[in-house]
Amino acid sequence: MKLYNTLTRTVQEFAPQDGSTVRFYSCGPTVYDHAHIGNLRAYIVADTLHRTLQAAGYGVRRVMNYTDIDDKTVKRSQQKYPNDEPMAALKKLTAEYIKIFLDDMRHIGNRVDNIIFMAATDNIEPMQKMIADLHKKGFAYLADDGVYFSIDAYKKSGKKYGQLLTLTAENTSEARIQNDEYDKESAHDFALWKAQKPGEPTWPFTLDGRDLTGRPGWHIECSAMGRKGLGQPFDLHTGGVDNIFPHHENEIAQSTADEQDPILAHFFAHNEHLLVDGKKMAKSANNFYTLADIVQKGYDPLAFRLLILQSHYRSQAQFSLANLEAAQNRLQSLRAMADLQFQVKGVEPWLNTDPSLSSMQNALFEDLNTPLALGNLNNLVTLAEERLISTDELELFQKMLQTLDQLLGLGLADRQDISQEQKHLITKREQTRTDKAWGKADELRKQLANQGLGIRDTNNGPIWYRLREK
RNA sequence: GGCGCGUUGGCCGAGGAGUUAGGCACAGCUCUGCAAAAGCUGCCACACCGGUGCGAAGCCGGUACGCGCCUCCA
Repeated sequence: MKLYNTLTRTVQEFAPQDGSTVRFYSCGPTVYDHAHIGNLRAYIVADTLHRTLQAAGYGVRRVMNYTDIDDKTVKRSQQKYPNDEPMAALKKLTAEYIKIFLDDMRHIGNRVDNIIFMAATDNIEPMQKMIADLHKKGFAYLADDGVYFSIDAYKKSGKKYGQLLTLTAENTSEARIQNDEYDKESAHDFALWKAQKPGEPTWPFTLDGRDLTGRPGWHIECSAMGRKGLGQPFDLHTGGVDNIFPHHENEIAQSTADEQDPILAHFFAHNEHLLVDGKKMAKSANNFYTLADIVQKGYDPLAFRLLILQSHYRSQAQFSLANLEAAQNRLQSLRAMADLQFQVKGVEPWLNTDPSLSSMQNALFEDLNTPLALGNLNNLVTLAEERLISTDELELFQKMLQTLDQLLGLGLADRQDISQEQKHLITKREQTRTDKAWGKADELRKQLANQGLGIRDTNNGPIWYRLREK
């Protein structure tokens, strides 16, 4: 398949190094609060990429991290559980939000059973080992408040700092960056390890005979977990565009300082932001929605998934309730198609000649073109609604729904049939129509509507569909 | 200030030198006792100014506006 690579700024043919299994690291959540739906976009993109790689015939080994120790988790745990020991408070807080995160993931159709989750706090030791190694080789130095990575030393070793973006004198000018609060040698050096501060959870750490009890810096977490979970270099690293700098750039530097080839991952893929009123959704800007917010407004989490899939992952996407409404309506129509599996009424088979599925796959293989894939899917929807499904092709249809779900995760294969009672009402209505007892027929239609079912009368008999709740 | 991306119809959103994207909304029509979230039809757009092409919305250059990164951030 083809995929845009931030390292080369071009769309390239992607294949795993060993030809069979993709080693894939996708940046995960900082578990200090509910994720907002902008965050969720990144996870939907990673999940869809995972599905597409599988459809391309590859095995996928994907690691996702939980950042469960950093400034925000520490701060929030202190606020929320002031009477607990710092470590206990941290664990309590992060366990809570990991659970919420996993629930969100499932609700928006992301698979979690195929991800290897790694928590930073479970991997302190490999981080410390990396830091010690970097220090030993002269890429890290000790300061009063912790251990820092020396970008200068990295550059002097002949490696490039700035693989993912163009760094110039102007945008790296030290005058532009206020770092008075840190004891580092150079403005762009970053913390590998932060020495203990009062009230913070800590892990013992000794380096060069000095007691450095404290906690890891953010960037080293991903470097250590990627190396441990996947080996290095691995195939693919993903995240939001805001991770390009400094996070991923710093990961590359740390992870490759003592390597022959400065390659952390062969591909970096980054998704663009979800915008609200034309601006990036962000906690700090207070312009965000959570999944709970939109569910509370009556929208289906899978409508949100569809909204995300309707735009290309490298384009900024516009979020609004009006757009979510449109996605919800489109989802209803896809579901109406899926529900045809319970209403075998077609006369002429047509499904085996429909090219929608393969054109969809091809769209996904072209740099994950989900909007085009959905466009191609529409052909299938129109044909199905028009010609219905016949007995001979029911099995094929169901198999196709499963394939669709494997690709897009919209839950079209998991639909439930209506009850026997409801089927009976529909049959009864047909009888009254035959008898031309229109008043009674309309009454039955109303009764079905109260149960959430609409009926359209076709030449092949009545077709039910689920009405939108609300 | 530097680096990068974008500007497509009422809204969302692909494509990308000559041929319908698709969806949502809206309007008309069709089958129909009624109805339909069913079908058909209409709405046929690509910021602006130059340039290169037989031909440009698509390529090149510039202008305007917008967004992002340079600080934690998906």
